[in-house]
Amino acid sequence: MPVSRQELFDVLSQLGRALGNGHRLALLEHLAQKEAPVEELAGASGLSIANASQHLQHLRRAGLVTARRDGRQMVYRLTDERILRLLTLLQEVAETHLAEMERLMGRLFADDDAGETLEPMTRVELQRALEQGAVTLLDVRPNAEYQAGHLPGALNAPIAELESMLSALPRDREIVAYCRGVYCAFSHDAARLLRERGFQVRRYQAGILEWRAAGLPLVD
Amino acid sequence: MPVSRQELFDVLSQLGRALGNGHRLALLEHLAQKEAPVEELAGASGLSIANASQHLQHLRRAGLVTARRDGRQMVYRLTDERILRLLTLLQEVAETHLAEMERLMGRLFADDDAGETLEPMTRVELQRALEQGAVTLLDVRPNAEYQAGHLPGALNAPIAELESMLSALPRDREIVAYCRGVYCAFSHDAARLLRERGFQVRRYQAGILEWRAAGLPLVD
DNA sequence: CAAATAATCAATAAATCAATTGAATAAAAC
DNA sequence: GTTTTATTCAATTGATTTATTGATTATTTG
Repeated sequence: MPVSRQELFDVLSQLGRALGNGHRLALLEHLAQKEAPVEELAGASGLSIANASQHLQHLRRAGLVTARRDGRQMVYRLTDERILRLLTLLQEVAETHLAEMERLMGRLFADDDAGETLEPMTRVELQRALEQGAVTLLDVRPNAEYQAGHLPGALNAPIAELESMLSALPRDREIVAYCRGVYCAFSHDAARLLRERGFQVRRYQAGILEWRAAGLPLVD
Repeated sequence: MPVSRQELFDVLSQLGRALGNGHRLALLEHLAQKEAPVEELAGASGLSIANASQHLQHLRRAGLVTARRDGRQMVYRLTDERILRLLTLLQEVAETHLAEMERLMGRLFADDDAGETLEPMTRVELQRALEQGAVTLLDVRPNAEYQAGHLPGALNAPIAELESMLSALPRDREIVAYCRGVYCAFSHDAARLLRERGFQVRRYQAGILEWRAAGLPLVD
């Protein structure tokens, strides 16, 4: 007896439901940076341990994450690179279409690009600039995430330590700052600070998430 | 005041929730073929008119579909091509990871590839074969969907009329049948029939959905 | 303008989902 | 072997989601 199409869609919809919760998306974005144990994920997402655990199991049932035991910790990670593409595409579609999304993005971007409206750099522009050695690339994420993998040639400049690194940065060529992805505020903070100090700076807005989703290599 | 990341994820999760229902996915897949009024969509998905309408409005709020009034009908369509990519990617991830999905797919494929296990043809294989003029391509979807756009060079052979078209088909070269996408059973039915009658036949399993998602052209 | 058609709205009840709490496991440290 | 730590499980409650029903709104037809 043939399987009804509806049965297949019902199974497929499990995946959609797994993506249908803001906390789970936050967990996934954190996992997009690097694998992590439950406690860290809970802390980063503002969830109780028990609640985070349940959300993670929900994600696991949907096949989006896998878990392995390491000592007494349970380390979760994204199942594979396609999950990244899924997240990126979801964000892309949302940004173009959801009115509310645009409103929020507007608020997010309003305060740093004010005055001098510098377009964020696209991945393609960045790749070309890097090939030509034309820019200094700054990874402004926390050091742990930098160490788990960063764009080739990037310096780590966690936002908290950026101020003390200023003297090491060039004033005669463009600086490009990036962080996790579109929703990560670090690169905005960094760009504002650097601009105030007279550096030429732009943001690679899409960040490491899009870079990986495009299948480009990272280094450790 | 900066927008919290969580606010953004909450908005984004609306999109996920919209994809988190089997009936809505069925509606989307139908819309992936061609735009359609509520009544048709309801019929095709086995939903009451009122229920279909509500699901469609859910999809509209999420920005996945748009609607326009045509006379007394309300015609829905996918917002843009990226929605297709989203659906395809969702299916891809699901097929690889959801155990239950694999089980169902197994059942679906069990009865036609039995005995002679012919691998479905990939898009790349199909493209090469078409360039060389090496195959006859059959679109086995209903004629209305064929007319809304089909692969270049494809003949329309709706499954109901396939039998009466057999004499026009070549026996000395391979036939490739395709329909909507992975979940569409027409190409299985067609392949089984043709194989029984002694034709050389394979299926382009991913179907028109993947073709469009890859940005390749259709003709009317 | 009345009747018919296509779709939406509003209200309800059943089902599912989410956060909290406290108890239960499983592994490591003592 | 008891204690500590990290996580999961189970039960509860409140919030969302879904399908159904019947009423309501637009638009066309007669």
